[in-house]
Amino acid sequence: VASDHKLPSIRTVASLARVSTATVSNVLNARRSVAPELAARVQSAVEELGYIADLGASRLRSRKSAIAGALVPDIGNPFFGAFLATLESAARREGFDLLIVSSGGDPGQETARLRALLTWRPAGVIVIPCDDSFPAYEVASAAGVPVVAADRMPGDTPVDLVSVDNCEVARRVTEHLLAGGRRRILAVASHLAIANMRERCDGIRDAVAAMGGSALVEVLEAGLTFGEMRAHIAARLAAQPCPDAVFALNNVGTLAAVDALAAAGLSMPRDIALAGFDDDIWMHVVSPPITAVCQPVEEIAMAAWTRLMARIGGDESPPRQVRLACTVALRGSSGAAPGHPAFRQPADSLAVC
Amino acid sequence: VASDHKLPSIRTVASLARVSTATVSNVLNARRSVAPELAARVQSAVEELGYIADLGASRLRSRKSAIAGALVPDIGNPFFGAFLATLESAARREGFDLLIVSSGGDPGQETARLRALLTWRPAGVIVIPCDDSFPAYEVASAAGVPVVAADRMPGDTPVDLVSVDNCEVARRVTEHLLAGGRRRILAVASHLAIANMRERCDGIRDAVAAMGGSALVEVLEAGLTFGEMRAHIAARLAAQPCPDAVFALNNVGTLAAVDALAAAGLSMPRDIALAGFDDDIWMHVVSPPITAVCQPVEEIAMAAWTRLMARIGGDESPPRQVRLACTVALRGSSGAAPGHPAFRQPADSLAVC
DNA sequence: ATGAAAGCGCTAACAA
DNA sequence: TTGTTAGCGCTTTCAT
Repeated sequence: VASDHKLPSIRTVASLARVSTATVSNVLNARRSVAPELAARVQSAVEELGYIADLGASRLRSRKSAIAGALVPDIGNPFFGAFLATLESAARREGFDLLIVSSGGDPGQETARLRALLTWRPAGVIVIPCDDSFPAYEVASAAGVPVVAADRMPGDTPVDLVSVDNCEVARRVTEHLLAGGRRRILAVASHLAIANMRERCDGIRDAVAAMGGSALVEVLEAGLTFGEMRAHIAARLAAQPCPDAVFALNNVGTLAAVDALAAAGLSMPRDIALAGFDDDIWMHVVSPPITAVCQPVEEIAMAAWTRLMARIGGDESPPRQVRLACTVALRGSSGAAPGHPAFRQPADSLAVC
Repeated sequence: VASDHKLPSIRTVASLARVSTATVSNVLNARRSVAPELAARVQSAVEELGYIADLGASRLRSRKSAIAGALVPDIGNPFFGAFLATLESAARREGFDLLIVSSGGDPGQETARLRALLTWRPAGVIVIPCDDSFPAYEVASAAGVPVVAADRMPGDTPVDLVSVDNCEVARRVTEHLLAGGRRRILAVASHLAIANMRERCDGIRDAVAAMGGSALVEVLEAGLTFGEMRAHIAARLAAQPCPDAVFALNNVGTLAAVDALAAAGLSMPRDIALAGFDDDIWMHVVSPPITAVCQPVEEIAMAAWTRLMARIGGDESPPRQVRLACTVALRGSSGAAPGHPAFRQPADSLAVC
């Protein structure tokens, strides 16, 4: 854990440049004006020594942190990966580095990992909560660190939030399924403790209710991993009556559904329709291509970052909850079955919003 | 950037527990033995105040860092995402947090982002280099920070490295393609400046050479993004003579190839065979399922972490370069064309290694 | 076993 | 404009 190597400090630079440490600091941070000649001497000393400032020490003294924290359920999930990638480039543009930790979807870990984040005294944190309990919020606000939540509405916690219009978009997709003649819809959620899952289910039920009755919705809590979800879906497909449409409410569920449908020998869209959340490239290279909800993940990340920067900058206004709009890529997997009046030849990737 | 909130410091804890700051430190770090009564007082003061130690300050004084850096080309790429997820959990198990930055595949950024990492004084860094130039190595070793490279052999830099047997596995896959009667192989690389791409091409050529001549290999440098790669592949497929096998050498290329083949109206494995690097779940839910090389990404990450921990612990032995074995999931996309003597009904996901 | 005091690298206040 | 000094929160001597 120790390195005996001794890096040059600001004092090394100062003495080589024959100025005070304060002057070095002022040159490097462009804070007070410094005579060009001294500045040049400092710069060349920095080059010569390969000096790299210690931002930990800087933060300690100045009480200004150039690090932000990000807490997500799983770094390896492509949805969160895309979120983090956008967040990182946004952070870099403003001179922040990003300390990333993952909770594994476990609220206990959420607290533990947030505490670990806070030991580095980030200027703020962006959190995708595990579920409504959102224990990270208490910890961070007790520490006076600004928090912005993303993707999931954490219960009724009064926190800044950026998420999407889950209910609305799920309703639109469901209307599309109903228009194609589907009447027994299986909604595949991860866990209903996650707010966006509940909102998506609500949208499905809204569409069915608005239609006036003959359709049924069944919600399956299928778990967090691919294996769990596939097993739950497969078990349900083996039971009677078989649904005539599957709507998977997250990216893992969509993949699991495709796999389970194929394993059950059900063909889309003839035997069953499929729609899923979180568009990904593979969904339009398969045959039939998969109808999917496109969440604007880059925009979510950008909006969360912008909000966090405002809070870090001292914004004390009431928490704001933003909902961004999703689009839907209608593709072959969710078309009407042949023989249904709404049937038509599949047109690839006709985006609707 | 500033927070006016004042967190409890070790002094706050000390005075509430009526002990010295040294005792608090000793209790929290279990360093020297402390009377049980004092320890209890410290613990309850910590609880009461919600004290969270400042590891930046701790590192400053103790010169021991509990943070490690990770530098990858792209956080959003699922391959690197899986790598980082494993790395993070390995790090956490040893009490380290992970500062993650991405270079975007640009060597200039590689240097810049590594410098940013070093401002936090990590105990060590794990780097997936952009290409052979590996500028990060110079910077980090000049700073005396241990570096472990992963995934890509950076030229002849004498650095610890964990990667896979690229040449060997590419050779095996190619032999399989040749056995299926394929004779015009298109190898789709990102850039040949990346060592693992060259090694994979070498393996392909080895197999072709060993076979004795009638087969051809053509290497396409298709770029880093999905869009670029798809466009390059599509352009090549439109030209004559059309390859009868495509071997995509990374995950993005595989996706791009599937898309380009479909767009060109080529059917697998009848018109053309496809094999790709980096197995992913979608590859076996599509039809036909895609033959893929499975890199042991978790093992790569674990091995890299283990090596870094050894270096951080003071291991001064010569750099070690480890090659892990890949497996191949043989699936329908790469079977022999109907009519060829090697043709047989597709069996799904028959793993060979 | 415990406490007092020094100092890690840096910046902010104050002096010149 | 520049330098001097103090001190951020912590750990580590060194004293007791």
